[in-house]
Amino acid sequence: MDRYDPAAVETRWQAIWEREGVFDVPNPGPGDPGDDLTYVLEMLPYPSGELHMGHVKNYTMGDVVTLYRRRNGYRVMHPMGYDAFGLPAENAAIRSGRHPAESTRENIAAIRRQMKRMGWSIDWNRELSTADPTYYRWTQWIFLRLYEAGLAYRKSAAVKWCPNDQTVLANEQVIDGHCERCGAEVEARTLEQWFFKITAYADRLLDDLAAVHWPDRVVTMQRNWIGRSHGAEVEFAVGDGTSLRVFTTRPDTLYGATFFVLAPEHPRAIELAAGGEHAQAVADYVRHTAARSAVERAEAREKTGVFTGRYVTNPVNGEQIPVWVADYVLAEYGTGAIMAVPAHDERDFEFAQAHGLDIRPVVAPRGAEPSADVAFSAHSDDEVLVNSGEFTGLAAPEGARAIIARLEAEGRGVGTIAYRLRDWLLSRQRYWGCPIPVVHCGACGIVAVPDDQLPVILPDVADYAPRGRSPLAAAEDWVNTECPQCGGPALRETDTMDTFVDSSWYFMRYADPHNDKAPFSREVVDAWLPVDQYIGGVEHAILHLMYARFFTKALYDLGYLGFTEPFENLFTQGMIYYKGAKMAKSKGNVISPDKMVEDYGADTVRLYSLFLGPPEQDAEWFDGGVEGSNRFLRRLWRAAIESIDEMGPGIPSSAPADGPGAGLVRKTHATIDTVTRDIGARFAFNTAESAIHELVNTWRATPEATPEQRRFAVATAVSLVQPYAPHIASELWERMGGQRLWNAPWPKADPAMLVSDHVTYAVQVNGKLRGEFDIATDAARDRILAAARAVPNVAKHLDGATVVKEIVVPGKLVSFVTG
RNA sequence: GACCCUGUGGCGAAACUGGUAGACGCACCGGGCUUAAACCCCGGAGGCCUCAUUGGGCCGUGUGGGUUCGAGUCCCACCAGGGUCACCA
Repeated sequence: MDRYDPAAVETRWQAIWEREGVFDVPNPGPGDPGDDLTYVLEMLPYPSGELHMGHVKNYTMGDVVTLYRRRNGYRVMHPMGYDAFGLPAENAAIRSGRHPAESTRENIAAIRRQMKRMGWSIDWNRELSTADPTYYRWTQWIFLRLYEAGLAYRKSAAVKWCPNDQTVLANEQVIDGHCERCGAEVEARTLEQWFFKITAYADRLLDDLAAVHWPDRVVTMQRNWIGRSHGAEVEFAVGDGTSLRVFTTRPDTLYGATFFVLAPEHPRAIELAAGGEHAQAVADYVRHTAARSAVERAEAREKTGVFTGRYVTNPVNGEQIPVWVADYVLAEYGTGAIMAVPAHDERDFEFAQAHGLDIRPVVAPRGAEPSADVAFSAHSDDEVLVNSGEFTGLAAPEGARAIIARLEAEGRGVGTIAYRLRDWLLSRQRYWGCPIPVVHCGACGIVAVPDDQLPVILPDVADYAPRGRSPLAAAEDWVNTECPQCGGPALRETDTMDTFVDSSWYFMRYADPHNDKAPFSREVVDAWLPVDQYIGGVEHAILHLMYARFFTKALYDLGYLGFTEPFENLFTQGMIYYKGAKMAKSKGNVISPDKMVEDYGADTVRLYSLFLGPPEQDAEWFDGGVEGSNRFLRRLWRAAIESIDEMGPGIPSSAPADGPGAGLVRKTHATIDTVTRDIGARFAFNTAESAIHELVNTWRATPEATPEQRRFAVATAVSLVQPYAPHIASELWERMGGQRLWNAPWPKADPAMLVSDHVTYAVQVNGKLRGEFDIATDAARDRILAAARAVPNVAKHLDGATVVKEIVVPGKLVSFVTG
């Protein structure tokens, strides 16, 4: 008997898989109904370094699902690529002093080598890199289609600016108002920027969440991010013929509006106060707030603000209320102005108290006195309007509807919906990204680069460090071009696209990765997509997943796709912690999979990465634990070799359940059942693995079983472990006389073997466990009760007492309650 | 501040719809194999108490209540750790 040598086994099978093209899954040809197609996808890695254990867990999970589905008769697309543009790669390059193109190329090579060494069943024919011109050509092409459709536009906007790094930052690079890299406080700057009009899809992005099978918390995060609020826009007359509009979700409280507040950035804030005695105070306040960061503003203990000296008219009661400017009102939400109802809004209440403004309750619990001592914000059918003119007495929701109706009738307001979602700022003044394919022509303005001139190649520049403007601006030969429309001199756009643009459609490109006429053919993409199972980190719960959904819907509307949601099922896996911290390069606590693979083999590392705990939960990596998975594989190896010595080749699909080995045979069927449900339905990879351990333990404890029974058990264990540990499983399967385990059908449990003719009942007396007994599975209730009473310790506890209740849970327990 | 997740042996965890808490694994202890060690094999184990023994009793899933014959699981309140959003009118 030879020893288990993971390196030899894994090298051998990886060569066979590659030679036989085992992982290649071609697209369906004409006339192929494609009923058996399924698409399993893990989020693609940033090639900013090598793979870490988080990747190992993520991709192993996807591989288990892939291999499992293949053996259940599906053709599974399981591709891989690299999210190669963007800040992670660029920052890595800057750190190492290498050109991003060069360091990215090397990182990709290293990652590819690691992935192959892990034995993941990836269809390498579909491999892509988002930084490759053959890919980003189509990113640019899609950008132009969105531009033509009015879904990409340019406007002046406030962006996050790091004064130290001299660059704009992506929102996700701003942590608590500070630059993620250097820690400097982020400033707001106004720059001409490119946006995608994702807000046009707010309703669909929200409503279609009902149709996907995603974790609740991800759905909730997306809902909150979109932030749809129903309410009304209400007009308040200024008195000079103009008016100011507010958005409110509480039109029922309109009679309680005792003042009015403009955000400092509101276009009319300064103008309204101008000429009056408060003009200087307002101007000072506006200037002061502009200098404060959003964080400072939000963290201020007391709400600040100044009176403008002006009044507006409440449209329902004609009352004149003072107009204030205060920074607790956000310019970017709603209309940048609010009607303040201190009696029913916490923030307005605080402001009113700080500045001595009136607090007038107009909603109260039915039958209760209204109170002006707290902000009372409930507004269900249990609350009624008070002090509200003709609306007094109406339930709050009804009152809101009635007030909107009157405002609409009088043309002073309209029922409306507000969103928290903002348009997606996609331009970056950074080097390592996909160039935005437009030129700026003095005569024609912004002109799209024609499709036949794509891709606009990212020029090779020597100095790609951020300087406050795009490093591309320095590539003068590249920047100076001619206008495709008039032929005159023009300048190329020097901003690049946010990395999230690249990753918003990569899952479509996999279906048709070599197409050089289009990003993909609709026929092929419709055959494979939507992705049946998407797997990745919960950190992408909002941005990537929202953007990808937006792209899918936009491309659907433009006729390029036949589906509206990209990811049917989503699984978000937890992070891996090590020594109490997130395993991350920046924390210096990364465990290299390479070292683990070298010491134990890929199969062990795969197995252990999923044994760590429930896959959706964060898990602590424990060095010693990997020994256990390795030990298990060595035991499995020995068991198979021993079984081969016992009976030679042969792979039975069941064995007679008789003699001393009957329990082993039943256990084997039960294990098939458990593992099938745990992998197939529950994603409980850790417990499936435990079940296989149990089977092998039972095998070891049952030497008296027949060789055939023992072979059935061992062969089944090998077969079931294949999605986790495909190399050793393929090897042992072959040695036992099987062929090509990855093509072998997934084992089926015999339902008859899952029920035994005897069961063990537990007996409780007054809720306490007092004994147990064995009885025939089909025993009648009175026989079960009699047997339960006959258990000596049960009899002792029932002695002298009156049983007032008898409960029988079939197959489980008997419970007696005494009087 | 709001919302979400998590809390079970020394450790990672299991218990799927309320039904024998601690499967599986790590570490540990005892024994075997070995000149020795590694590997491997067999056995043990939540805590406390009790019986000569088979055995039996009490306590035990963050804390306090509740519902139930029965609660790790359901309900209420709270505590701790982590995450997300954070003045969204």
